[in-house]
Amino acid sequence: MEARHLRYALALAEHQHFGRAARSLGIAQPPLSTQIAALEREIGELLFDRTSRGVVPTAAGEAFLARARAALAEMTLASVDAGRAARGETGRLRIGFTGSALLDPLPGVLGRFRRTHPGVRLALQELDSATGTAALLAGELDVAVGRGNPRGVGAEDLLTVSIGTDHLVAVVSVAHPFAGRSAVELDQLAAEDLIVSPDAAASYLRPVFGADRAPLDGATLARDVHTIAGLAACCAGVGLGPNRMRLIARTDIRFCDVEPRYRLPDLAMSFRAADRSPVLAAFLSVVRLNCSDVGSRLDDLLARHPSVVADAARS
Amino acid sequence: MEARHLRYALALAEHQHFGRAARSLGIAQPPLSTQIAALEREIGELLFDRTSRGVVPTAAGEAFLARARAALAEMTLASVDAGRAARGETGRLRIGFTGSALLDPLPGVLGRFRRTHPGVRLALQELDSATGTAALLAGELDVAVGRGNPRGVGAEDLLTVSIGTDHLVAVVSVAHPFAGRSAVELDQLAAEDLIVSPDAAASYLRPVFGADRAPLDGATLARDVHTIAGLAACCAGVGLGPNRMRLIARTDIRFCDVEPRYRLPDLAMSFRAADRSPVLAAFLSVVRLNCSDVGSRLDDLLARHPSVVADAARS
DNA sequence: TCTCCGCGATACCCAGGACGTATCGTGACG
DNA sequence: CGTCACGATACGTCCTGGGTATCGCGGAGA
Repeated sequence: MEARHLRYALALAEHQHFGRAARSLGIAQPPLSTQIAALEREIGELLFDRTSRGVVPTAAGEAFLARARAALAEMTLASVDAGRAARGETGRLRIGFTGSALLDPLPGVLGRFRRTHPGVRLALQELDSATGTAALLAGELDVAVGRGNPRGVGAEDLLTVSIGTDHLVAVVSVAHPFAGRSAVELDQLAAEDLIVSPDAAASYLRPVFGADRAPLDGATLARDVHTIAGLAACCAGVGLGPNRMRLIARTDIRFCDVEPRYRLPDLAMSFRAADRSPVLAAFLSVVRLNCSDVGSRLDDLLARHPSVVADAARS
Repeated sequence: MEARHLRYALALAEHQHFGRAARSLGIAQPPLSTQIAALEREIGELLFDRTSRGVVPTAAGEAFLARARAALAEMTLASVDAGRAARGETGRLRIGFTGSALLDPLPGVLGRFRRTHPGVRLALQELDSATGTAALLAGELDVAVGRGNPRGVGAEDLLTVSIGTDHLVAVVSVAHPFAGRSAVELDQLAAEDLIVSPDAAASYLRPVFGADRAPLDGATLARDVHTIAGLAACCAGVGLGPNRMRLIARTDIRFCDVEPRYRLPDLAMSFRAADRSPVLAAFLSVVRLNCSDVGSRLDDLLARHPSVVADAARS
């Protein structure tokens, strides 16, 4: 059975007349007769009752026609869905991210992506940078947002773009002596109880205090920037984190720049270099539109998916 | 797009290899390549990523394949459903019946039909004989069970078979003087308050009392045999009805034959002579199996639907 | 009752395309 | 760097879907 048979049967049922149905199909009447006869022979049942002034579906015909309509609808949907999938409008995207990215680039990017690609299911997960990289390489994530470029075995299979720069700021309770000061000196911090993320304590904050390991080794650890801010509000110490932390709108805390200014590793978005998923491409093209400093590297990647880029830009 | 393209794409996705897929389809590899290429050209998207050691569906391909599977499933279901409909296994049957038919032939017939044809939706409706005939002619019913052959304009378009004979019996309260008697004389009844159905009072019971219209004109009317029996139990008079009324299992009533025995018009099942519905044929073939006295007329009708009869007999 | 008309079925021919065979281009792997 | 395996391309062939002409038949009207 071919789709042609379904189309012919539906046309015949609609016009109840071989001649008119054939004309509507752009063919002559005899071929339509033979095709319908062949279909009935294959099914093993008469689908139409022939009368002298036309044709009417039998009960078997009615049952067949209902399924035929559904089948043809599925076929056109197959084509439509393929196009949508190719433009990254449907599918799934699994994103792991470090908490501080939720403060700035992600709300804009994800909000825009959800609006322009409502058919894509987003699976979001807060992860520290190292876990995100591992999950990405294991194929459990499609995108990982972490601080700094991924390192370790397999990292060469990933592509990474910067989606935001930060420098170190301190957060304190309004009751703290630092509150009201626009900046504090680094050596003043060494004498305070510090609150930092495990990521920061283990890696990129190490160079800040030079040889003096005491401040970080004795620090209170909190994975999330909101927890750091909350602990600071509790007067548990001086919180240290990226300056996008300033977006936290608590009235019981104050922020101070740290002097000398210390630049943190960039917020970085990674994905598998071999990943040709159009959904990923669509997501990256939204990222490019929303983040000014991603550089031109994305353009080269997105050249592989012209329709995706055009689709994203249109929205 | 033809069904062939769907089958080819599914085979290719299954084997991830042009050569093996082609072999599984019983064709050579080059035609498969060209057909897939033609499909991709029509869709406007690449459905498969070609590598040097095989082939893997793209995101667009995955979306397409899901719909393709559904479309092919619909096509096979179209064939299956057509066969089922032709054998009367699916569809709808609207049956109007007079209440007393529910006592004897219908429970057996409908029970068997429901078991053998679970896919047929039955629409059942209690109707008096005249209304049933009218609804049948109006196309609102497929089968009407009434007492006596349909009469009136259009009745020649109907076919009718007898599905049961009855004679007149009386029903009385256990407290009534007739209770315990196996038979009562007709002229004894004339002196009693009678309870009869409107149908009976208006037509086929008229001849019973000859010129004396008083017993029927003054009778209590109740459409349903159970109501007649209930009223008799209330000592509201002597109920008259078909002897299949004896199947009513109330302990507060007794039945008596009426002497001389008066044969009532047969319980008759009617349907449109022009109705070629396989569901009707299936139903009638079950009727023939369940009712011994339908005569041979049904056989001629059912000869039009050999597969239906075979199907019903098998169960 | 006969004739005419309209509809679907059949007969026959033709052309497009689906398939087969042979061959080529190209990555992967030893 | 040679070989192998896989998909793409080229080309011939045959099947079949479609066109034209015609037939069979049932219904309507004279």
